[in-house]
Amino acid sequence: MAELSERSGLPVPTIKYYLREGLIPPGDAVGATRARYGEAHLRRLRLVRALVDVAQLRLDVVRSVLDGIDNARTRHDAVGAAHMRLSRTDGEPASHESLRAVDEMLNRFGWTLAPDSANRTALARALDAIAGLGFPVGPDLLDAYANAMRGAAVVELNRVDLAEDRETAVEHAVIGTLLLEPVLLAVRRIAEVNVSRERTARERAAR
Amino acid sequence: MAELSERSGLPVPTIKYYLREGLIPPGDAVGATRARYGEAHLRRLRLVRALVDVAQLRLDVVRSVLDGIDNARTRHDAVGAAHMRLSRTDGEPASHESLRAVDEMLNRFGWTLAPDSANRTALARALDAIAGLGFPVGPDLLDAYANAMRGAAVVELNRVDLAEDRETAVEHAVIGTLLLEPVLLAVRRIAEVNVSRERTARERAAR
DNA sequence: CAAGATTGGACAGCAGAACTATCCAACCGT
DNA sequence: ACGGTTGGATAGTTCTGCTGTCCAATCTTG
Repeated sequence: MAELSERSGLPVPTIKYYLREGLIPPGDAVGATRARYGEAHLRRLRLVRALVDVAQLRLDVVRSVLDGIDNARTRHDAVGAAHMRLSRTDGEPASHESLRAVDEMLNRFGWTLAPDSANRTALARALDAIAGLGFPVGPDLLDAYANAMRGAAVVELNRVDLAEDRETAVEHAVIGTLLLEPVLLAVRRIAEVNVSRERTARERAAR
Repeated sequence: MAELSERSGLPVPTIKYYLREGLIPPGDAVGATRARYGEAHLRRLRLVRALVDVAQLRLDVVRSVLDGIDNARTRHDAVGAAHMRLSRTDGEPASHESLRAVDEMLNRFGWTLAPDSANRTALARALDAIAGLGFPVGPDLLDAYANAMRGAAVVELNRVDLAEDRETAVEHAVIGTLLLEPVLLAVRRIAEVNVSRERTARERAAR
């Protein structure tokens, strides 16, 4: 365990805590006071830290997602499970208007979702919140996002397809889903600043 | 204040707490035990809740962002300030390789950033974390994201340009930056599921 | 084989975040 | 005059995510 702590950079008590919380599987017991941890444990530990630090997930969500990895049969399964586990189901339901706006967007793109999909509700609720501030999101922006994300998804999936064993493939799918989100957001912010600057410059020139 | 609580749906003690924390400005004092709250207060309160609930910001970050709104002279300022205040500057620095990958992407797109930009570091660190899991992000994916986000940013900015007074314009810029993030992520997840399904179907047909 | 370090397991403690509850004196409308 | 707010202060609560301490069983090393 000292080695695990060393290699992961985490203090021993924290690793014990993660074991208790079921975030990492117990080591192979070798006698009553000793267990053996392997490469897989280290990998898991790093994944936990990445999900917490980079994807900003809470520990209970991390556990839930990892359970999903362990039980999923296919990539597709794993991603579906991860999505399901990510969105909080509490709080007020989404408005009919927003749900309709989402469904119409899905239609325009020929996409489908389970009617109880967590993503459908989450999106509708986000739209509600913004509309509640007097700044509604129209179909044009929704379509722009959908177009943009369709393009990105194609490139994303190209790299996942070279899958190895089942567990690695599933893990990669989850990494791709969750850990690329902060990457995308950072790129978005950078793009926003630059497009905004270009536009301001153009306006100034025209004036 | 009872009215403010009523209209915002928040309990009175919570509003008192937000006042204490400086998240909303104090009401116009009318005598020693009474103050008047107006439409602006209600608006602020709703904005705070949206930033907490939808954008998942912590209260200290919300305060920081709101301070930015109040002090910003222009839209551009406000967005810059918001970005700066969003990313945690603690933790390990980004690796040189990742920083270089970011800079090269910026080059390919003709974009520029202050070298100490919070976004630049945040992006590089996210790339480091993913690479640490043995699943590095190549320039192709980075470019795909940048392309996608450039397209989206153009549409986003179209709607902000019809600015009213300074305060509203700045507020809208911050809403656009922060509250549209969950919208984008939800669309991304939906797109991912659908593109993945399409691809699986095509593969199955080819087989 | 004795001495000292390490491990797993149980449990208590702690710091930060976001509320929530209680008091109290000043005050307002009736 | 008086019951019901209000602002202000202060203390308490719940939830997370760790840390710290203790202990007996065991492993290692001399």
